[in-house]
Amino acid sequence: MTTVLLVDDDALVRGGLRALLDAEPGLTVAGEASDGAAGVELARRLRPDVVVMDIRMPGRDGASATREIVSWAAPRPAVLVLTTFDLDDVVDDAISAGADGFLLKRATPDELVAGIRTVAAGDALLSPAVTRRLFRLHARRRPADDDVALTGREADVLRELAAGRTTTEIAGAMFISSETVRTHVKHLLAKLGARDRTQAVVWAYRSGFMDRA
Amino acid sequence: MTTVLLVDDDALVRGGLRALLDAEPGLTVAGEASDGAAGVELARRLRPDVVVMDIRMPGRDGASATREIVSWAAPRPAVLVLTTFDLDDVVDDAISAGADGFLLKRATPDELVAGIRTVAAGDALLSPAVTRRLFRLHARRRPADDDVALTGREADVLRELAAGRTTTEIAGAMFISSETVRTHVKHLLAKLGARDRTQAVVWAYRSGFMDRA
DNA sequence: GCGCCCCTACCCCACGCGGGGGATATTGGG
DNA sequence: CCCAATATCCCCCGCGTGGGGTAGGGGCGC
Repeated sequence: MTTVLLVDDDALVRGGLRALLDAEPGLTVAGEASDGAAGVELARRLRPDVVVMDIRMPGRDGASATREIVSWAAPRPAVLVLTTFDLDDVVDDAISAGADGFLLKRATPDELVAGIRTVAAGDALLSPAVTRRLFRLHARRRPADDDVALTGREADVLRELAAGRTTTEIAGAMFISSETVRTHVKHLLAKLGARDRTQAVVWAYRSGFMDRA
Repeated sequence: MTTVLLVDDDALVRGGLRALLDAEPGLTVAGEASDGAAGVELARRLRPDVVVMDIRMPGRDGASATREIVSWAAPRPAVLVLTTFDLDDVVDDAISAGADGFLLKRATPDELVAGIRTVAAGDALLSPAVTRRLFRLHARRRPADDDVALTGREADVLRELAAGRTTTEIAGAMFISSETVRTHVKHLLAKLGARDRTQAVVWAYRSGFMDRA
C-alpha cells in the first residue's frame, strides 16, 4: 500500500485528488496540508511514501518545502511536484529543489496515478540524477524554439553540422556541391540568429532539435 | 484495463511475468511471443496497450521489432524494453529503435508494474523526445568520456565555446588575451580528438560534459 | 634543485568560413 | 496563370580559425 500526502492550498483540489487516489487500489491518502510549512510538518509525522506538492502556495511555497523534504535521510518520502508549468519562474525553483518527479496539472487522473506509482517505486525507471537533468531539458523547451521554420534541406544540413561535419563532408554526404551547402548554412544561420556554425550547433542541442531529429 | 503483450524467448520468464502482472489490478496479459517476429505479428493482431520486449532474443531481436512497432500510426502500443544493461551493444540498438521506456531486468516487480503504467499513460511524466534523449545520456556514459583530462582552464574555455562564444568574447570574459584562449582551444581540441571548435562543442553536449558543468 | 605541468603570451601561414551579391530550375498555392 | 518559396550553383572579399613553433613564470613533487 502506497501512502500519499497532499499539499495544496486549494481545499477543492485536495478533495478531488483524495477521492481520485483513494478509489485507486494500492493507494491511500494519509493526510492533507494547505501550505508548505504544514506539509513539511505533516510529512515528518506521517512519513508517507509520496508527497504530492503544489508548487504555488501562499506562505511557504512548494519549492522550499520540497527542498527540505528531499534533504531528509532515507527512507524519505518521494516528492511529486504539481505545476501548471506556464513558463512560471517557480518551475525553476521546483527543479533546483530536487523533486523526484513533476507533473502537469492538466494531466489525466491515470497519469497522476502512474506518476505516483513511479516515484514511489524509486528510481528504477529513471534515476534521480537523470530526472534532474530532465527538468533542465523541460525548462529549456521554450516555444520560440519550435517557431523556427527551417526548410527540409536546411534541417538536413543542420543535423550534419551538429554531427561535427565540415562543409565538404556534408556536400559529399548529401550529393550536392559545397557551394549549395554553404548557401543552406547561410540561410539557417540567419533564421536561427546564429553568427556562425558553432552557435547553430549549440542551438541544435539546446533547443531539442537534436531530439526531434 | 491496461493490456500487455509479453515478448521474451524464455518461457519461464514469460510465465513469471504473466503471473506477476495478472495479479496486478488494472493490468492483464493479452498474449505472449517468443521472438521478435512473432511479437510484431501478435502486437498487430492484439493491439495491446504495452509491449514488454526483451532485447536479446534469437531470430528477430527486440530492437528490430521495437523499431517496427513504434513506426505504426497512433494509437500504437507503447514498447517497454527489458534489458540486463551490462554495457551490451544491443542496448544501443534499443535506444535508436525508439522504445518508449526501458527497464533493468534486475528491477523489482513493483518497478515493472510502475513502468508499465507509466508508458501506458503516455508521455505526461516524460515526453518521448525527452525519453529518447535520456537513452542517449545513458548509452553515452562511456568510461572513455570521463577519461578525458582537461585542465581547469581548458574546461573553462570549452564551457564558453559550448555557449557559442568567439575567441575574443571568451578572452574578455576570462580576463586573458585572445592568444591564450587560442592556445587553450588548440590543446583541448588535441585532447578531445576534435578537428575544430564545432566538433568540440558537439563533444561537450554529447558526452555529458555540459550536464556536469 | 630539477623536472614537469599549467597558464600565460606571441609569431607566421594557409584556408575554411561568413557576408553579400547574382543566377537558374522546380514546385505549389492563390 | 503567375508569384513565392525552395533547391541548386557560382563569384569575391575579409578575417577568424587551426596548426606549427617558441617562451617565461609559477606551482608541485621527488
